[in-house]
Amino acid sequence: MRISRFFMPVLRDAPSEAEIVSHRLMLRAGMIRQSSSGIYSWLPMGLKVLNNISQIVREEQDKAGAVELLMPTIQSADLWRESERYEAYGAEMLRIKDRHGREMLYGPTNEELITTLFRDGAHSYRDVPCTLYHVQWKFRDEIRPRFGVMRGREFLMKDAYSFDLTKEDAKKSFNRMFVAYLRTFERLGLTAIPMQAETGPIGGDLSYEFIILAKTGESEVFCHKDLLDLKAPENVNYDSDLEPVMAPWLEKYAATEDVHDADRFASEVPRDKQISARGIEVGQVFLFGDKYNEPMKCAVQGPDGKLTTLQSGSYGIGVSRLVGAIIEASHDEAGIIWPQSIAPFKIGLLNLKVGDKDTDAACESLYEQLQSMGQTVLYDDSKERAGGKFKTMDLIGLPWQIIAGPRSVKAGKVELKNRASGEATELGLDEVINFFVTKSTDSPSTGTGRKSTES
RNA sequence: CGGGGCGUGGCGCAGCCUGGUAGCGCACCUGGUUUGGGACCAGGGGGUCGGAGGUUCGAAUCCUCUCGCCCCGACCA
Repeated sequence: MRISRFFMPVLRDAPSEAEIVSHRLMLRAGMIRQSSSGIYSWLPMGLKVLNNISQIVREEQDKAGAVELLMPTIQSADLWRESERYEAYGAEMLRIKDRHGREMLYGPTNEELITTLFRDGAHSYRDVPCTLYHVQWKFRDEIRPRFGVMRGREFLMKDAYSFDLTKEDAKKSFNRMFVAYLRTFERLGLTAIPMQAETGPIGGDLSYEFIILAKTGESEVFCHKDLLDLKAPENVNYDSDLEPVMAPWLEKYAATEDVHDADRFASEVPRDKQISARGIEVGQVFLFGDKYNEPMKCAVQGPDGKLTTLQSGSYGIGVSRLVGAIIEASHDEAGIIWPQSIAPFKIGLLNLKVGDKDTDAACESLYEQLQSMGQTVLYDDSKERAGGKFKTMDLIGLPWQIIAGPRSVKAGKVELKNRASGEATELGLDEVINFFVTKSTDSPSTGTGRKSTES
């Protein structure tokens, strides 16, 4: 993409409405614009990140055996009366009427809908286990939206729902999602720790929140330091027993403030390993049994011919919130530092002197070649001065910068800079191409180890 | 909803107290000089001062009502 044809309104000063760093940076980098309180337009730069995150989430859901569908944003009030949540949900639910005066609502979640769909579509024990998910916009009319996209009213969320015949099987489905989450967050470049959490109004017996640590986190969390160093499992066989895979995370103390047990924390975790910090919740897994299946009569016929109410769980990932959360966890004074896996573009190509024949030619050639190799490149072909281009590129945080000015190009070289480490080297034009040939396009690493991948 | 604050060009702000017909920085356009970490000079475009009503010869400024937004709290992915 050429900057001259892109839409990326960057701001030198952050609008006064923004308080926390991720919100300020998203506004400044031209990723979002507020439409009204807690509701945002996603500009091209922001949308690319949002889509990249969704893509990784989908891939890991699919690997874990979940099946994607898409449910509507607008739901009927009657559906919610059936589960008796219409009155219970309160003012957070945005209620609307259609032209016939029928009561509708903008879905804050989808348990009712999915339960109806599955109930009507599944009749035999042979239809389970089944885990369905979708990635869809939701609306919760928060009393006070804040922190930009981290606590908006309208938000994009992946939610999955599992259906099983027995509690034991439901636990297995739960485990699959748990492991899929470990992998998903790792691929997003995050250290997310599963922590015991309150089951809340959705109810149920087993619940973990996946938390990333950040000063701007909304809640107080407590955990064992070693949990920060665990690596997500690779090549998972989702048909196997996953309890051993999960064990490293479950055997060490980790809890949110709601369920925190100070005595246990003190006795189970050595003093120098005790972490108490602020955390941002980026995902949650729940096992709630027959809470919705019972009232909504979601049951199948078992092998014994008897009608059996199904056992369920639900599993959410806050996709739009993750954009803000990742920035909170990955930025510096100059701007955003995108993990490679979700960067809107992998490479920023800076032409320091547009109009200089040699520099233009070198940039055009690099741009064409890199793109034909499948690399995503944002080519700054604008007439802006060098200093401004550097500042903008650092702000938007693309993992790699290729800097081409008349001086270096005359010597047949350009500069390759790593945004995360700041490390920069002069390379020949073909050397730069080679570097990206050997580099996987969707590596989840933040890419500081350039030397090792270079050879 | 309780408490606090703010709405003036795209962004950041001044002007308001003490009414006199709107200003600064950045961004934008034109020309010139510059050109590797947010240059300089000159010229220019853009604002019904959130909205409605009122007071007044005259309102960004005073009064009333209203809408929006932000921060703290209760609530939440």
